[in-house]
Amino acid sequence: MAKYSIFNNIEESDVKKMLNCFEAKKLHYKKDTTILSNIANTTDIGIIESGSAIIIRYNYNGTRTIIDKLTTGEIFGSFSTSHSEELYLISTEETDIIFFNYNRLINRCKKNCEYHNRLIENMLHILSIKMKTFNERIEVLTKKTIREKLLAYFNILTKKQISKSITLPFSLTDLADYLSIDRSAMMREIKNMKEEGLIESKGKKIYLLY
Amino acid sequence: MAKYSIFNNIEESDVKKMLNCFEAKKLHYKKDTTILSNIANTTDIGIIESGSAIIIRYNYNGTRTIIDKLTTGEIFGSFSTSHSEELYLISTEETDIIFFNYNRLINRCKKNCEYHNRLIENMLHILSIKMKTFNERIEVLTKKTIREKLLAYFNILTKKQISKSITLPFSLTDLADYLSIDRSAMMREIKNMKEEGLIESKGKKIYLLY
DNA sequence: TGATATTAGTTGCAAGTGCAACAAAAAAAA
DNA sequence: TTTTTTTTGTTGCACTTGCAACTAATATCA
Repeated sequence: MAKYSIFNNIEESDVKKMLNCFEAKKLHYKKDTTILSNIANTTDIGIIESGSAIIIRYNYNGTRTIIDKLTTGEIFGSFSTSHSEELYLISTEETDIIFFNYNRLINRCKKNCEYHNRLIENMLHILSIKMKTFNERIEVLTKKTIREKLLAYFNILTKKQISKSITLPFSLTDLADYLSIDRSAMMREIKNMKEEGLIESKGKKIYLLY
Repeated sequence: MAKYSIFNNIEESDVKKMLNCFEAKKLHYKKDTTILSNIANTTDIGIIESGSAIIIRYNYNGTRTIIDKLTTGEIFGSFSTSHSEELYLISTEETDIIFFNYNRLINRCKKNCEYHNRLIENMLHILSIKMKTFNERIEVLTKKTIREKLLAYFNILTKKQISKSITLPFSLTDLADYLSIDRSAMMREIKNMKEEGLIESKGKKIYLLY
């Protein structure tokens, strides 16, 4: 899904020229590093070249919410956040990120490189994929009960992993933060679903029986 | 916010040529008309030229959820939905919509019109604004209590309407469907907030006192 | 205009969820 | 390896929320 690169259909030699033209910087981060502490304030666009990261909000009661999980090929920028809250971008493993300037990207450089068009089209494509994942997120979050949230989320995963046997991309602790529900209540509900024969599970491995 | 048009910086005469080139159709809908019954299946891009519409999901228990509210200048398409659920687009007043073909838009027509670039840039801009509103939506939905959801939503509105006195763009019934909470529970919470002196309200008019 | 439909506002009660506080298992670090 | 940290799994209890079933107040339509 995120296999579509922003440099799709652009020659490697041109990619290097462009990175120069956009004043792109490639940076490396260790696991659990705060990459950005206020995403809304960045004027850069970032692309995860390898690794993964999460966008999180710290709630005043000490809990946190995982707003988004980004993996290889995915994009982030000021559009990844609303105006009203401070969100953090944190690596979840060893991660390489390419940053480049948003305005340069949008307003075209003076040279008006022919590959620039292609880049913008690629970005459009990546953004529309991102929109779809946002819609999936909203679909899950708008479910009212914990069980419905879990089933909706498992459903999306089965479609992506094309199997009734799925592996969560999160720890269960993180899953609760992602679904914005209490972890212990979620564990209780998973237990109920197992007892009712809806699913089988062991840690991050879930098997859907319906 | 949605004042930015997809035809920004394009001459009106060119707009007409483009609409032709994209096989664009302009359609008019009366209030409460189902414009699309499965948004995921459309290959068109739609722009609300005037009026407004909502994207909704019917839940199996007879309730419905308002997934998104679209007003003048806003865009929708297959990216407005996830793969897994059937969503409906319904006008909420007299509405004009311009539809055009997504592939034509992305892959460029053979003529390679110079205004085509401008159009794609405009679309990128509109999409990134849309992403922001999606993030706001997620911000609200990830709040755990009804009160927190209401306050987060009111907060976003005060920023948009630049005032502590806000008017909801929804009926209270629709607001509950948008926040994905029970209407009567929401009314109860609004009442509590009034009694605690947090807000004043009468119907869709809300004054924030904090 | 009066009749009809929709929205707003209220309440009791049952069910679901969050919170706190654990123990056990697994993973990571020393 | 052993030690330390993190994650998983469990439960009682209080509180929040959803549901159902109303009435009152507005809108809408004939």
